[in-house]
Amino acid sequence: MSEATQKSVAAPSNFIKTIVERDLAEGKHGGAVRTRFPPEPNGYLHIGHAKAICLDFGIAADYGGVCNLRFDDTNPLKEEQEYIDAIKQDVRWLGFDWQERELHAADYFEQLYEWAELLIGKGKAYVDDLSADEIREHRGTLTEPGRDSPHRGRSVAENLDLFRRMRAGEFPDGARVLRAKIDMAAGNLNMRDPVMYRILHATHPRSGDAWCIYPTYDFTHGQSDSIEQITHSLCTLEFEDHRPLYDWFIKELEIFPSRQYEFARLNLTHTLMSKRKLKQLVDSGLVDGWDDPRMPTLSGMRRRGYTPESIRDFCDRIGVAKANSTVDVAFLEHCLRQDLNRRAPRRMAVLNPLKVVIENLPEEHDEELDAINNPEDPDAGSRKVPFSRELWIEAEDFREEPPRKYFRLAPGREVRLRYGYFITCTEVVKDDDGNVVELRCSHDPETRGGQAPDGRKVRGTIHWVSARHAVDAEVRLYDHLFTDEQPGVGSVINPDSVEVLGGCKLEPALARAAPGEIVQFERRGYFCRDTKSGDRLVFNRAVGLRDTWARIQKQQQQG
RNA sequence: UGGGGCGUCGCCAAGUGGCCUAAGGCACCGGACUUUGGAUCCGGCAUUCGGAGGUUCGAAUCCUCCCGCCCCAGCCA
Repeated sequence: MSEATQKSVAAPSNFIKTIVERDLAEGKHGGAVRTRFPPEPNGYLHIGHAKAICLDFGIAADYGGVCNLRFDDTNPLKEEQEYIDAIKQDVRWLGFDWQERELHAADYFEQLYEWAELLIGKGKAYVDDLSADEIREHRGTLTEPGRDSPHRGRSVAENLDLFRRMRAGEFPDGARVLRAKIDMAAGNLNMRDPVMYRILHATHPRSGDAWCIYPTYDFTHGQSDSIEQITHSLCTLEFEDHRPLYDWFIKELEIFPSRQYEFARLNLTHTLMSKRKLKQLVDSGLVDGWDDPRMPTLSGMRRRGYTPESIRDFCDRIGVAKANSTVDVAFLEHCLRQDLNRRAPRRMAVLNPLKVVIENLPEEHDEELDAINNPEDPDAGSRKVPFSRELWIEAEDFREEPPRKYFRLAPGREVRLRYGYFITCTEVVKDDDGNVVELRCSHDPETRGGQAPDGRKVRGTIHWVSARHAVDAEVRLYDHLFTDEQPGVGSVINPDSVEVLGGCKLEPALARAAPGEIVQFERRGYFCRDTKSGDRLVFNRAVGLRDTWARIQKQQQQG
């Protein structure tokens, strides 16, 4: 953690920090700062959650406090153990430690139940027999007040009896609910006698069959915060309307006064960020599971090649505010490149191979050239790369008729092979259809390593792989899952969101890359050995390198 | 004629009455350097803070009105 904090650009101030600092200055809670990250285990965590995680754990760390991991597991219909396990793995991977404090709202069910009886005893809660539809009708609308339920006036004794029988399992699902008695005319709909408990004869991933009534979010979250003595309960903007209710329960119950503060959730261009919609993508088979490298889930990003450091840095740098906003996904990619540029070993890989034969070299020629592993990191050292008479180069690094400003190979042109020799294209071999299938070249033996003794310069340096030594691999090039900048209901998946290339030629060292290992393919981008392809050599592109040539081409086309 | 929020450069976002003729980052545009057209470096990029009034010696920051956008009518969270 401290390691990551040092690497990050200093995080800017934000209104949450201002509040915490003010509270600290006032000596509130004896200077304690306790936060919590409260996921519902009904899906996988995504980059939006990462923002919340970094904030929750970050605030605690910054002010000498602690942050709990608390599962907000009050709805057995949607929650699963698989999600609990995945969430823990993802938070840990991101680099945060909740120590022994893995907590579950479900563990508070007994306490919550007692508090419900307490409110009934105070005449502040009642059992309602209305159906869900009837309750909705009685709730009124945004502009009209609601109407009291006919059961609102039940006696404390009757409410207690009914509520106990609800718990005892005497009634079927949906038959009755427990409601808070607040104000059916409140402008804030959340205060119009919100439901506290519903009957659900369902097995809960944690409490099993111990309960057939389950508390709602509103009757759980604030009290859970209070039980854990959370000082600053941070959540997203849509819960702002719930704060009066959050405060109401705490006040009526006379328990630890946790306070809730709301910030804007993260939105990213070209990205869908609702767990519900992501689940639809998974369930419909449109993507290859929650960890499809195109998914904004932490598991998907991990498989794609994102590092926890880059995600944390991103979260620190986007800031925290109350204004709805959409961050350019290019910024996320920038954070990844910045991190990987510093640490990813460089390797050579030819994705679209074109054969090159160096005619002034004998058939059996075999030598090893020194290649630097990472010019940004002297400690990374160097490696040997085999060189021989027949090579693979990138097809796009040759143009029979080079356009202006094209510095790569063309008939009669000389370029440098990275860490190798200068070569000049002497002949272009084509098939019957006129396609270029091979290049005949000559090399200058004096330029071994890439320097010409006579001081002559070449503009282009291209990567290559010795044909005889190359290892074959599949490479998957990923792009945004959605072409729409703001994907919505009608958006279809980007047909080019993944391009699978077979027969790619890699330098031999890459055969030993471990699953999950991230390297830079020189001039192409950062690639991660796939973790779900077994022994097959498959690399996923995490992000490409900045491509100035592509920009020049674009300008030339436009201008 | 419901309630709750938000509006500072194309995108994030500091800023809480004078040091603001408004930080920083992304993107973009130059240019230097370069054995990755990568990286790095240098330079450019809001006389203006949704709008209009007002208070003040002085306002992005205070007041008033207006405009725009977001959230809320689950026994989801």
